[in-house]
Amino acid sequence: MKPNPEIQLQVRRATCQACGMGEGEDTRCITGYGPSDADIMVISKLPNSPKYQELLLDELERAGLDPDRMFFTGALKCRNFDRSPSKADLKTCHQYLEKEILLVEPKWILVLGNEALQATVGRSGITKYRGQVFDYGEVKVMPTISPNSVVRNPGQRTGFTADIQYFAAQVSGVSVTEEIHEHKVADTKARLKELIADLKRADAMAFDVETQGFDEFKEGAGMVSLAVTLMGEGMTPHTMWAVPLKHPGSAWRRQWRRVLEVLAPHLSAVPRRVGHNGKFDCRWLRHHKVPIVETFDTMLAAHVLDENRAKGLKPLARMLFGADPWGIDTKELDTLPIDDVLRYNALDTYWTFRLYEKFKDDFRKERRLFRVFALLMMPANEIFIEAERYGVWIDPELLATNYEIAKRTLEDFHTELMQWVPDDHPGKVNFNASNFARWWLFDHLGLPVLKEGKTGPSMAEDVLLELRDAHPCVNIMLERVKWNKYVTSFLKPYTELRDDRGRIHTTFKLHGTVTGRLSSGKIEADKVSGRTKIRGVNLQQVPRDTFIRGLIGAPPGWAFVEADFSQIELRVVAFLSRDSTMLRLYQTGQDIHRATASWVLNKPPSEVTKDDRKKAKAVNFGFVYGMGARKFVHTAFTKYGLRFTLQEAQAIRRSFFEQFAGLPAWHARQRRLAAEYRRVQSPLGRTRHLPDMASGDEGVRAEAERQAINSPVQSFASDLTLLSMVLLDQYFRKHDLPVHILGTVHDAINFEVREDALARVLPVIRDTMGNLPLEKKFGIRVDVPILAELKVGRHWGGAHELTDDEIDHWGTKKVDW
DNA sequence: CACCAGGGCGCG
DNA sequence: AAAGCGCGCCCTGGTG
Repeated sequence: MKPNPEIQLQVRRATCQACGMGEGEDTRCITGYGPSDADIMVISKLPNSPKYQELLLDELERAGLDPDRMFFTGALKCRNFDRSPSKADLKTCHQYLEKEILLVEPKWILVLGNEALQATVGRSGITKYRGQVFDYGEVKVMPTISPNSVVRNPGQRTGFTADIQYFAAQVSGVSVTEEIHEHKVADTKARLKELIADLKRADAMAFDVETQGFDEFKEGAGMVSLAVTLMGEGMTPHTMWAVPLKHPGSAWRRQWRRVLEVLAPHLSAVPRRVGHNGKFDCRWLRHHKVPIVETFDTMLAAHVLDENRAKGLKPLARMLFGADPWGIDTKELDTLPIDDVLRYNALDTYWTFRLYEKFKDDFRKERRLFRVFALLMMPANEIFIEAERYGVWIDPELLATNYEIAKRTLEDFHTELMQWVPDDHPGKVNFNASNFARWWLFDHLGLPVLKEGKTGPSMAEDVLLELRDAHPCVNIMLERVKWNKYVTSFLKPYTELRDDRGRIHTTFKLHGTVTGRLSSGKIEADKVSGRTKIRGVNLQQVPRDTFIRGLIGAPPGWAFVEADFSQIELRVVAFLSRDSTMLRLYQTGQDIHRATASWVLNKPPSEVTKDDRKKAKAVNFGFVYGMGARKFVHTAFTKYGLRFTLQEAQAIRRSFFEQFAGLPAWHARQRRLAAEYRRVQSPLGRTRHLPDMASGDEGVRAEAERQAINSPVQSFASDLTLLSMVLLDQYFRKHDLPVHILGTVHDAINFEVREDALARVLPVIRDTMGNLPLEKKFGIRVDVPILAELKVGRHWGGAHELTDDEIDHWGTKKVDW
């Protein structure tokens, strides 16, 4: 493709060295090609490579556009594959792009990829902005993802196609989406009756509520509206209903609770109840006494079917159906006309229902994934609705005490550190990794710079550890980092976010990771504004230090119980790799961490201490998942203070793989599978897509290979926790036991158990986790023993580890907990 | 003021 | 040539 000579003549500066990207005459300042009077301009990051261009042209033609009538150009004019462009480079280069736009005067611009987006309209966040049309002066701009990412990840193809088709439709002035019929509004008693009659006839329903804010516990927060899309025998397909609730313009604004009460039994009675992130809606509905249970969640289905794609309702609807945008552009629903809110609400349920139909169909071809979805994810989702509502108890006195101690400690550190700060220091005193701290440590005090990051000298823990003897302030700095983290990340939020029962709340995401693990956080996305808000805390990163973990516990009369799988990931490694040594060790009831400690430290297993075992853990996990000798030297020192030479580390690594001689073959198998299929699967069928296996960059590919090794392990181990939790929940409900599931931490489940029920509950937890019905539920036989270890205490931190005898005879003997 | 990336670190 | 994996939160400094 030859550059358009006319444009080239007016725009190109062949000597440009503004950013230094261009290396030679033929790679420097390449302007675009295509007719100078094109109506449509396509902007990519770089001048397109042939492979990239082929896919793009294919999509454009499929969408009915004529590439010969379009002008193609790059946001960056120079080609240099050895250097990735910075924001500054894009900015420097912008002048050329701007000239091209002025000369061609397109009516439409299609922007491909985040860099091009940044360069063209100055915004970043392609997943957020893709598929939306913006005004850029006189020109209409629509961004979408780069074809390059589609080449690397075929799963992105449908979404990319949808965006291009949408673009084509916009250009030609024709909408690709179907006409969606009107929703009915239940704003009179007669209409409510009609809705109830429809609910009775329906056999499936998508539901959604609009709320005032994100926190159902917030004083005075209510539901603005409720909508459903219904499907049933003899009904108009996709019958949409919207119910105005606590909105200023609502007919029911004074009786909205009463309306909900009337609707509640009928909503719950529809056989199939579908939500998109319905956990959120269910939490609100239950808070207002509508006991609805979700049977199918389209966001979770989307995630388990493809872990990499966007999971929001709008991107999914657009990608899969070419839906027109229907968002509301405001934070305050109350200030919008009620009709707009109701339409928006109704459309949410319409598209949710469409997704439900599609994913139900997809699952027919993915039976194993459907089992994971139906047997693990949906029941777990239900458990988390309650767990998030219930929260965990924080010891109020201890919290107050420790918060004070920590704050005072930090002040003391500050005072001590100030003695080495000169009066004429530049800027503000700030001991966090800031310009001041760097100046102070490395310029003023003259400590050597051992590690340099992109933004300056590193002040990370490992660096400071090496500098310990160089200056007395270093030890204080190290301690300060820890205590500062305690205050800002834990003590402060715990204090501020307790509810009136002294409990803190979290959000669990079943769609938060690529492996199927859960993520936990304080975040609750506000779907209207798109922003995230504080609702609670992350309960998967509570420091193990009893100073913090000892604050979390059970209120009087209850006990905190933690059940965690013993060495679960290594057991899964044994199962998947078939390494005979690992299998034998576990089958004969031995402990691999202890075994490793024994031969690394060269002492008999009986003399291995707890600390030795902890070190061995790092060895095992590291090497199993592909760590090299160099990194081993580093972690052994920074985490455990052990000094190894590179030669020693290489020897340990070699002998590790001699000890577990089955592992290299397993690694090779995972690499081969990943290379061939560009994805790997867990024993339950969870899929991890690894598009980077196609990368030309060896480092990128090697990373994908390590992920291919780790993912099935992490995924399966995590599903074992999920299965345990689901089975235990069923048991507790069936026998009406006073137990609250508080949440999971990857390989552990936390419970709050009423003290008088411990004797009954403890053995059930141990036995359920130790005898999972994997063959019955999933058709797989696991020949490695899986077992759980139980702890009980007033608090999480420092809880008492239970022996089998104590579990079996709880209450008959005195146990100190 | 909002947003973003990077650094650093809490957990498994 | 070398490269553990998976998360979320807080802070800083730069940018618009």
